[in-house]
Amino acid sequence: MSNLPFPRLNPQVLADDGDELTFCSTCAFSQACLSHGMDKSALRELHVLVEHVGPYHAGDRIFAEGDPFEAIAAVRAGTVKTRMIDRDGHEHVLGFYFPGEVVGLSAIDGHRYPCDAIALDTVMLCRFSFPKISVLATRVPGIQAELFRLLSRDIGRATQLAGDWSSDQRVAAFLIGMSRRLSARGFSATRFQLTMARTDIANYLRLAPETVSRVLRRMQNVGLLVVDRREVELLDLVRIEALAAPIRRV
Amino acid sequence: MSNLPFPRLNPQVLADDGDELTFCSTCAFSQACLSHGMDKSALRELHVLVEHVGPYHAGDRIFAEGDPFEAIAAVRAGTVKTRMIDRDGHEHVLGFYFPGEVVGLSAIDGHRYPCDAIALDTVMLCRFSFPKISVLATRVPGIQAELFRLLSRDIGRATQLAGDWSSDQRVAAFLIGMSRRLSARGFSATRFQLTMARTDIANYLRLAPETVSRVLRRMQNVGLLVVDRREVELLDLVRIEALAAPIRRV
DNA sequence: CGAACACTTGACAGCCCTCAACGTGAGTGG
DNA sequence: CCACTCACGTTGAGGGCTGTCAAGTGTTCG
Repeated sequence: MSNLPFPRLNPQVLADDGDELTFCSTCAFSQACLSHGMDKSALRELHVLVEHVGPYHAGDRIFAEGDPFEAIAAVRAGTVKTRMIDRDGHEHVLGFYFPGEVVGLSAIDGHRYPCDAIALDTVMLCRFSFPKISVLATRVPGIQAELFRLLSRDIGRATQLAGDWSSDQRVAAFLIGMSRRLSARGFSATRFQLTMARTDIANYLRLAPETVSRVLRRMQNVGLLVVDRREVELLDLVRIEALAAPIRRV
Repeated sequence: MSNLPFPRLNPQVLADDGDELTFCSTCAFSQACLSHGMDKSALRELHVLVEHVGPYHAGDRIFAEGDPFEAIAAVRAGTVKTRMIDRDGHEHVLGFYFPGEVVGLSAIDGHRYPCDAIALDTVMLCRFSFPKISVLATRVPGIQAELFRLLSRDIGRATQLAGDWSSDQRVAAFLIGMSRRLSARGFSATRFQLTMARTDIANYLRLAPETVSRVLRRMQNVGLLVVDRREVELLDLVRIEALAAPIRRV
């Protein structure tokens, strides 16, 4: 069931594990709700809107390129990658999404998903019908503002990736990005698991898998980090950030 | 006056050249207004919101990186480029904006413009205060939907650029993109002016200016197009589209 | 235990960048 | 009207980075 197309999925609704007022603390919208002092009725409306779906397992397709766009989803657990397959059969990874981040926003224009979304491990989602959350956004300015912000941020991310950077810079920026996003959610900033394959990283950074291997090896040799299979420890965050700096702060 | 930072600009308000009900036909929002059967009072509100600013002249800076974000702007005439200067002094061109297109959306997240906006020729703008249009969007669903759509489209554009494509593919996709965007506004699809310098095209496509020159020359030699300085005529749209296809339709 | 897969390492080649020189058209001032 | 300047664009030669191809290693799973 869990590899049916996401929009048509007859959702496997999970037991509700958040009460109406605290809502999911990992949700991308929680900050908007709390910081804007959203009133209880608005919060309740948002809470009614959400469907908890999952679990998806590694390799499951959450939605497919070409599916009609109906919903966006906040990741509650696990990692999601979005990717396109071009007509030459090459995979282009567009992004990785960690808990608290929202996937599917690029489908608004065109009314169809422009890419596949694939679970990299066990994934739980909060699904929001886009027509419904749009209507809610007209009544709750905090929701609208958060949607605008999330969309705008994705433009910035895609733009960073588009620059012509060296392989060292790309890998460094990728590691710093993961470090910051994970630490923002309470995980360690210096030691974490790469939940994606080398090939996924390579297709995301527009490098060959061999190049990713070589760069990581080189960084380990000069003492920047230690990498063992999919486990990474960043030893010299300052120098890695310096490498990534032209990308992350252009 | 016209090279003052855009958000702080004391706008040189132009004579209003559209009546309230037809509004600017070149405006990015006109389609949203008309197709959604926006009522007259809503249209009047949008019309009151807009400030016609300009003209800016070639090289003028419309807004600067780091300026506080206050407004988005629809291009009414001319061409705008957005760009960043990295710490090594290299320019990264993020996008070109033609009449009817909206610039400034990527500044929503962060509340500051992440890039400069530069006029490439004589530019006229419709400026919309973002806080005000956000409020209006809560009352007029068509406006909200149009903003969502524009934001989402920019993600798609940035994503296309991020792929690892050959120089031929990049230049072909650039030409096809210009052709489609200009023809959608009523201009010729096969013969148009490149309003930007070779260096701008190169910095946009992440190529060296010399490479852009060589690719255009090669395309002319095989009969795909004719290029003379900044004037281009596309002779074989089908084959150019075939080159660009992996990018434009991944 | 064997097979499939992910990852690593090495050799080589190709694409594109860099550096350099030259050509050309627009604007300026005499 | 002409010479000059300068930015822009083109063309050529050479080199570096990264992709491609190939083989080898280690791990997981049936």
